[in-house]
Amino acid sequence: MNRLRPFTAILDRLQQAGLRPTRQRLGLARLLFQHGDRHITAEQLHAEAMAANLKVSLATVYNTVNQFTAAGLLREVVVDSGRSYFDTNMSEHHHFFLEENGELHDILDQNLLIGALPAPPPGTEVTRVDVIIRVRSLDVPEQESAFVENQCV
Amino acid sequence: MNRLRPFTAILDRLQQAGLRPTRQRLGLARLLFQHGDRHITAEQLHAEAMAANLKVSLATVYNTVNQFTAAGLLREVVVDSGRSYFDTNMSEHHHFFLEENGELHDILDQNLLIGALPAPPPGTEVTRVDVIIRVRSLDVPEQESAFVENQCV
DNA sequence: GTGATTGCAAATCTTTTGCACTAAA
DNA sequence: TTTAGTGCAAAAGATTTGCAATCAC
Repeated sequence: MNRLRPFTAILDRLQQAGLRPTRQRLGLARLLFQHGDRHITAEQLHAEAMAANLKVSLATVYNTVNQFTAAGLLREVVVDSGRSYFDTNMSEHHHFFLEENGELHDILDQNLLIGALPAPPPGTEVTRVDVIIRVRSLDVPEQESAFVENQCV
Repeated sequence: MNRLRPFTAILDRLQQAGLRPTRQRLGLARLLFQHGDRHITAEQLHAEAMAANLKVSLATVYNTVNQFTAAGLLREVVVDSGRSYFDTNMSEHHHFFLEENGELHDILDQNLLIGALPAPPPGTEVTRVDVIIRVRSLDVPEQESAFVENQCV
């Protein structure tokens, strides 16, 4: 029910969140939610909007992703200081971060098992657990020309 | 062996890394490593340096923490977009992030169990696994709900 | 019409960089 | 002396904000 959310559902959720379904918000929502799970920065979303002939300013893109995040439509993922990613997948999951190109990929729940969480400090409650697995390409030899073969899952 | 690293060891490690042990670097290293594990931003470190009468510019603090990180003396922890924390604890460990005040706290290894890691995407290798447990104050000033039990994800 | 939203530019904030000066080797 | 390191100010990015114009209701 989370995939390919119908357009009307987006409209409803905007209205539910008290956000007027303006041309800009609807257009950005379409870009974000129409094609499945995405990990995107505000800059990237703005570029897509321009390419799609959606007239929207960068400031409005920033405001919009922040509003969507506050409304529970998006989730901010922090992996890189100085850049924010927004994730359209609101289910509980974790990420691979490809250091070379800055890509984020979802980790399927079944593949990451956290056995036990420590108790949070007294007087606090857990709001979220983020696991980031940082990876880099094997084909970039650092020092020695260690001949590395590709591996498969 | 990692705690309270003697001053001479820092000097040695700077020299090993090809970093001249200047007044600024030695002073910053003293602030960072003399009092055990720390999680600090460049701004905070600069403020401490000023308070300790160590004359050093903010630019030099930034350069220094970056050089220390490259040299393996510090580790950068990304929890907050737009701010970098530097951790003096180089052993493998994870963090609580207190959302209200921006504090980072180490999680003892024994308290966080990761059962299984997924295989990294083909052609990549894992460089690091970061687990951030975000917590917030139980804003209800009631003294109920003393300790939360361990949970699974 | 009225209040929310947008766009633009300017402002902020963190971090990096260029360059003349200083200090370590 | 020679080269690395420092400080300052300016630059660079990412993001936010003030305010007049515009749009949704």
